[in-house]
Amino acid sequence: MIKDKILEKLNRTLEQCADKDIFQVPSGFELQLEVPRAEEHGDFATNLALNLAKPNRCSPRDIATSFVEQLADGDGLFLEVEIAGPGFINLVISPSAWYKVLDEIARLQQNYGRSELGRGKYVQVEYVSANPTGPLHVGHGRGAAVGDALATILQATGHKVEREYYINDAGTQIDTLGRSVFLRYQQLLGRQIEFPETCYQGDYIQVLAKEMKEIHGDSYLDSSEEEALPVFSEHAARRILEGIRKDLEDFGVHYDRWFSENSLYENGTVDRVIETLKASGHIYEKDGALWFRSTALGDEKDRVVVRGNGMTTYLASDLAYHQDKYLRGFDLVIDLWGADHHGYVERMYAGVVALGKKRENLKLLLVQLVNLLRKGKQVTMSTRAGEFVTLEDVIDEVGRDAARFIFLTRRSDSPLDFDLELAKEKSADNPVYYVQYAHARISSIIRLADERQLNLDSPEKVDLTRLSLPEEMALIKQLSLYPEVVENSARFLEPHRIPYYLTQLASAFHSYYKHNRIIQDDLSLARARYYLVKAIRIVVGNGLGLLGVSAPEQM
RNA sequence: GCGCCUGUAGCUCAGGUGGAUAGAGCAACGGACUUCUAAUCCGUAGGUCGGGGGUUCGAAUCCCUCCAGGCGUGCCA
Repeated sequence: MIKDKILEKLNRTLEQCADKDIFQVPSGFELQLEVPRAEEHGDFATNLALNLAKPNRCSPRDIATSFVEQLADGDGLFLEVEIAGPGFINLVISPSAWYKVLDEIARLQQNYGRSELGRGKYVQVEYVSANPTGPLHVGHGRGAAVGDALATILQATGHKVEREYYINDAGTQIDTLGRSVFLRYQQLLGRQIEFPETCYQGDYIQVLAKEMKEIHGDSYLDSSEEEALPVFSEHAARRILEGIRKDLEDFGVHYDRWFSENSLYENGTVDRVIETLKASGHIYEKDGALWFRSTALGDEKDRVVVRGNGMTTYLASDLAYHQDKYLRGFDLVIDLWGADHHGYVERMYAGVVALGKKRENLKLLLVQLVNLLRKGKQVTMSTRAGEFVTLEDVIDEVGRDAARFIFLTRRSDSPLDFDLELAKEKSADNPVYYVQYAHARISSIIRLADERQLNLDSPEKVDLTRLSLPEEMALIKQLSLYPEVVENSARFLEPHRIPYYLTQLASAFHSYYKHNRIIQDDLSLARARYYLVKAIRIVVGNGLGLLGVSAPEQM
């Protein structure tokens, strides 16, 4: 990478300056190198002189001048070195160095953009984890897209990643589910029963009740809840979970492991973790309940883990669950939660610390709400009344690629407007097609070149100096940025940087394409442009791959 | 009340953890296909980065404060 090369040179020069006592470099000083916004400020700029001025008590420009004098550029990487403004050192990189970016892309292909950033790090990403009490809705879709992309990005940067879905198959919501189906079942068999508001209202409950009727006839009609509930709950949860798995499959989201909350109770993990925390003084008894002393670890109040009636709370199994995660050896555990859980965040961090891990070993990401729109108008959704647009509906209507891409265009902690009509539109308004179209167009060029047997694809004959237009240099520079975008996306756990980058790259390509012909009589020029355009296709394809969006060859 | 998040162009949002003159897309207006896909391109316009103070060579970015909005604040899940 060009940036690494520059950094190496600059750092060496810095050491030299310090050795020769030209100026002082404080220990731990970190050199900053950035791509300036304004073109006239060069390809790269460093503010090192500005930062070193104070400790040396002299002007930034003096530092910059002596630094530049020491800067040796044996292999001609720099075309120009300039001191500007208050003391920035601006660097212009020679075209020959830029051309090597294209060679690198051609050599690495699908591996261009992959890195070793996370080598040796074992990361778990847990996402969606919706309760098996109803079908997935749009909000879950966002969590699925973000979690899946994040996991892929982490893999691409060398992390070892496991994807997991936590099934909340214990607790009162499962009883409620069973009761809901049981009541509908009884109604179906002619009983006049009032259906309480606290039960699940959706049509899918009716469907499940019908299934129970088909399987068991009326044999549970006169059963007590005690007798019926386990059977009804088990069937309902299993069927709903099957649906969830199928929806996620259809969305292109796969898991390495489906983890049952219930198993934590069955194998005694929950009890064990409570005992452990009691022994370490993190859990105490008060008013007949067991409390987790989370205030000692930054939470605003202590939290109950076992209620006075002996029932455990959600937190109890979550503590057990996270202990289990760390026992499996993860260095970093990432949980994606719906934004409505945000009051829960601090106690979870506290829990992880109480379990003997560091706060940094856990990263809780909140995925904000999805505002579903149709032609700019809000689509009403009410969970209570059981009216919501399911993920399945959305995928059926707008397609997998559009849905995934749109879910990933915003940072996940800000609310997202999702317009169904816009998502279907095949125009520039719709960033998915805009990016995919760039890939398809290049593919089309490649097809045409093949058909005409122009033999443009012969790297050994390529004369890259033919790429001399400003747009061409700009495209190459943009391509060179891609690995860094992926790295930052992984470092900050922000997948939205990828779609943003891809949209910009696609934009630059479309403009270039419109104004310049790739295939043409000047074969030497054609070969060079073909080489460039192929590199663009690789990067677009790789980027879309990270998002789980297809890269079509034709549209 | 307390806690967390958000506030950038008419709308939806970027802004690479402090850099130089603030960035896209949409909407608006005006243009461009007999040549590799018009699902495209080109141009015009649009701003007190919520207000105020501070930190420093330098702030949309960090700190304080105020204003506005959202969410949370169960022995619920």
